Amino acid sequence: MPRGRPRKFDEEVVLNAAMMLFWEKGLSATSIDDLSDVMQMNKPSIYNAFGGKENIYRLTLKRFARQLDTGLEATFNSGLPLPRALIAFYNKAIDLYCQNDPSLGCLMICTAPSASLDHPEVGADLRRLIRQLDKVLAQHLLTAQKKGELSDAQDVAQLAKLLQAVLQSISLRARSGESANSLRKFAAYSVNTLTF
Amino acid sequence: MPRGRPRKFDEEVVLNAAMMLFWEKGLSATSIDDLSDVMQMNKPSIYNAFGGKENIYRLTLKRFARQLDTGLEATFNSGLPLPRALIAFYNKAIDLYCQNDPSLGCLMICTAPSASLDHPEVGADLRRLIRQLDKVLAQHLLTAQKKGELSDAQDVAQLAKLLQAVLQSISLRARSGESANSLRKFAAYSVNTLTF
DNA sequence: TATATTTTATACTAAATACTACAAAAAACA
DNA sequence: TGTTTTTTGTAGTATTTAGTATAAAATATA
Repeated sequence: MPRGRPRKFDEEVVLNAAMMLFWEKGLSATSIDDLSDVMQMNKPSIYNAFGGKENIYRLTLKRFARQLDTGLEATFNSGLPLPRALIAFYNKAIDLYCQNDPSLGCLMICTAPSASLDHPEVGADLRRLIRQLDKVLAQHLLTAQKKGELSDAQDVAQLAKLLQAVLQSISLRARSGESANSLRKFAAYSVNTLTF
Repeated sequence: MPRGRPRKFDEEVVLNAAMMLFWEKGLSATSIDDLSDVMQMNKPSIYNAFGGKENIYRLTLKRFARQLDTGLEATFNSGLPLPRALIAFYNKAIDLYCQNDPSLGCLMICTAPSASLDHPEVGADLRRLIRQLDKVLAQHLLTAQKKGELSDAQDVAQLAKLLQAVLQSISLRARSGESANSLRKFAAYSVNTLTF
């Protein structure tokens, strides 16, 4: 047990509540008072535990990205052939993007860009996460090539970007109200068109 | 000449100034006072001429979309074969997305999603503009099919979505700091991969 | 010239916002 | 038991923000 008065809050719970709020309203439109409400913490406690709202936002970004990344690794380690794995990954993303009503899309893609210039650290997070997904996807495509599941003529780095473009578009379309069903069709079409 | 005191401002000029501000900071982080500064209008004049800031934002969205749409029509009416026309369109978009320093990407794709739930009318604009681009692209693809420039086996509606996904991703990547050169390569790769 | 109309400009209000000072509470430790 | 440490909770402050009341300015028209 640490020394002082014990914390009343569960970090998992309150950061999740903060994430939901940022996910819906973005960084700028969310106030510390809003956060104080949904996190059930008074403001000094929030500042003491997590710093200002930009920092809380970045923590939720990290959590969100980890969630997606975990899903990606799981599907690619499942032993499915490349097209199946990709479709499974997109469908998992679609479930996440459309789990709320109305659909919120991807926290990062739908809310970080508008904050990225006022908050350079957020911009750096955005850049970093996009690059990381490019890299991970390219790595998996390379593995698929070695297994003979993908033509050796394919430029894996560019194809990875195209696959991420599909994911980003699914996110934007989910946020704009397109149905999960329509998005699943688009994902399946894209995978069929792009993997050969 | 109308009846009352003449307006001091040029609608083109002030809406352009407002657009630049929204483009950089998004809807929520831009205040009426910020707008008053860059538009060189006092607040009562702004409210009188354009209404509140959501309305000004929507006006600038419309202007931005028209700009892109004009570029799209121009390239597709140029008589270029489909792949060339697409590359020309993407390059025009990249020039627009990267014309500022730092690059701002697309006003709609980078700033509207985060505002779309707090401002349902903005959400409706976003949905409408995405659907419209889907439609226009599909229409041009259909024309290309009739000219024998695109395989009849292609699903033009889905391919149009994929082409828009590339455009959206270019916008997001521009905003996140990716270079215009890198984006042009990605655009060319995507067109070569998708049109056959 | 006098009146009607519209825009401009100043100044204001009420609310929201980010952030903090301060003291009480709740634990460990000497 | 008393001291130290950390968090909590209340109550603030100074600033920003959206929106408006009011009057003066600048035009057309009667």
